[in-house]
Amino acid sequence: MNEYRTHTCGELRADNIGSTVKLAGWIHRKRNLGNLCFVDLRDHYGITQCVFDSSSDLFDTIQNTRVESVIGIEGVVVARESVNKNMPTGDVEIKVSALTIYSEADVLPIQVFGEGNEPEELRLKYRFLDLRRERIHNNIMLRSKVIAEMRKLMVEQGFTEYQTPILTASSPEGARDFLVPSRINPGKFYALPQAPQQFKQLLMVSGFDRYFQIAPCFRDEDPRADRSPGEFYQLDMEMSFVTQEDVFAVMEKTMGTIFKKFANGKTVDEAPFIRIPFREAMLKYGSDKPDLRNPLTIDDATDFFNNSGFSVYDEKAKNGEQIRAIRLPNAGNKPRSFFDKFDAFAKEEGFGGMAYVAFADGTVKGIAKFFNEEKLRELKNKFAMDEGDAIIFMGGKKINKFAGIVRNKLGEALDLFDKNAFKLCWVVDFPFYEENEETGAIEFSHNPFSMPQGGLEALNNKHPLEILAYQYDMVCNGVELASGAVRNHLPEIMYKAFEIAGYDHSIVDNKFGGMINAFKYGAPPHAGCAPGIDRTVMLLLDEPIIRDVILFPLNGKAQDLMMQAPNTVTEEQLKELHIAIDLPKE
RNA sequence: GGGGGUGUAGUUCAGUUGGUUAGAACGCUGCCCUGUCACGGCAGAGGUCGCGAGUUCGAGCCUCGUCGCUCCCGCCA
Repeated sequence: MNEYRTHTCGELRADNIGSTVKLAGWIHRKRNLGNLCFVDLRDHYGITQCVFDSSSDLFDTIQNTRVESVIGIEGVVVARESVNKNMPTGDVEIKVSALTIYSEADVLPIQVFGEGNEPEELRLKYRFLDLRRERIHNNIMLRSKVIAEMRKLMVEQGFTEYQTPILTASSPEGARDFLVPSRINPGKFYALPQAPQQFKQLLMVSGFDRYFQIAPCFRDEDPRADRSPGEFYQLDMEMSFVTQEDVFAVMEKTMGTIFKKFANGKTVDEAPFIRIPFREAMLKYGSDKPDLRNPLTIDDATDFFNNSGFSVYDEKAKNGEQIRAIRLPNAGNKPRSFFDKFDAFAKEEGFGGMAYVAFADGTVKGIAKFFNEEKLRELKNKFAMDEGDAIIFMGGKKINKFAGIVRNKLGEALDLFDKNAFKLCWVVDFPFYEENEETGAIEFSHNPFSMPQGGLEALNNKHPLEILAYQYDMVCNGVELASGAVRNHLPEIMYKAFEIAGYDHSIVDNKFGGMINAFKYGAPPHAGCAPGIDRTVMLLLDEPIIRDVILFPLNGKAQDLMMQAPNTVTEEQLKELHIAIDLPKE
């Protein structure tokens, strides 16, 4: 190959026996038997065993060179006396005749060999070592393959990648911006894009038709296990002269292929993925990101509790509270403690309790004793109950979300999740507006730039809370993978939409002038979507922590412990920017 | 901003109702070992028990405060 190596450490096989080779890499492990020293030499491609003999004058040197030092060796490939079937290069080893130490390693703060369950703080501080470890190294490699495949799939479907600005304007909606001071414009700030949203729409106005970008996005919000602090990447896409279904078709092809290609044995839903209207998702799954690996669904049981005999829930229903039911197939013989545990959970969460009915061994348990025979028949019919089944009831205000949590807990407790599947769906028909709980005001529920279903007519004639948006999320196994919308490209509708939310013309022009102005000069109908790349990789790898699929993530306080960012800057730098630091006392 | 968890050797952890010199494994140092592959064996170094105060004859352990980390809620598509 070159003067450093003729082969990589993952390459040599029995066919190479007899040839003289040069390898270079890190000392992964050493096994010193006194007169014989085995060295596992590791590089990006794999591990090859090298043997040093005590008769060689290299023996002392290798003995004294610490693990994770970088060395180069030369020697003859020989057959092993004892083959190691667990490694691809396990048939051979190198009988070393020359050794070069390129870089000696100090005593390590974290071991590269092994599981690596040190605190994340330490792993991030020594991320360069952490990244040498097989698991993280492979995670990053898969991420790269996923991105390469995404590019290929998008290009194949007629999309072109464009770069949009990183230094841009602060947008008043959504998350907090990261700000960058401008030296040339004292007192003014750029913002890092929360997403290339406005630029990709402007690209449509400019006639580029099909855009995509592996786009960095920046949001100054607190992280979570599945939410990377500070920055993350999206497969951002937008297309002109299309409906929602056209976007779905492209994304189903792209994401469907990605999941199938990298699913690692798990099953993947075939396109088209099922569409679930938002309201149905909230009722049936208690979430706008339903985990369809869980077969349990939630029913509305409010009507059932009308003079049912069970006065607690009859009262709740009468008082305008909602009652939800979850049918549990074949759970009728669960012990009372099983149901009591959920009852206690509901009480804990402020929902009063959870009642149940269980049919088992010809008897019926739970609150069934309050029902007469007719009501019991109605129960069986309405909720499709059979002998051996159970059903659990809960009620209260804002019950949907709670029912969703219970659905997940029940699914876990009954071990119903199909752990070997990627279940993909679209949640569609998000409401355009929602009511502010405290003030009662009408507000945009998500993106104000999406197209209301029914257009201007709907805005003029429908009750705002009845209006739906052409807005959609792609959901996989309970994770919101992507969201997108058919955009509102008509200024007239935009002004009206904002008016309903309490913004007059001048405010809209002032805040969103850039985009609205462009729409006045011929804007095509357009729509788009943006799947999160970090989350996709996380799902594919079954990694619970998003930071483990990112090379150099910030920690929970948005700090880079290795590079020491953020950090203070010099007086001169601040002066040049006309910035004074005014920290709170304490 | 709020709630939960956690902090003991370089690392992962154990540490009994408060009781003598705080332990183990991995790592590190030295010695022995020619077929190992998580090599093995012997010996050794390594600790202000996060920090501060308090209770006590006596605190790693109890109390209060404080700091760090982490997970969740808020926030965030």
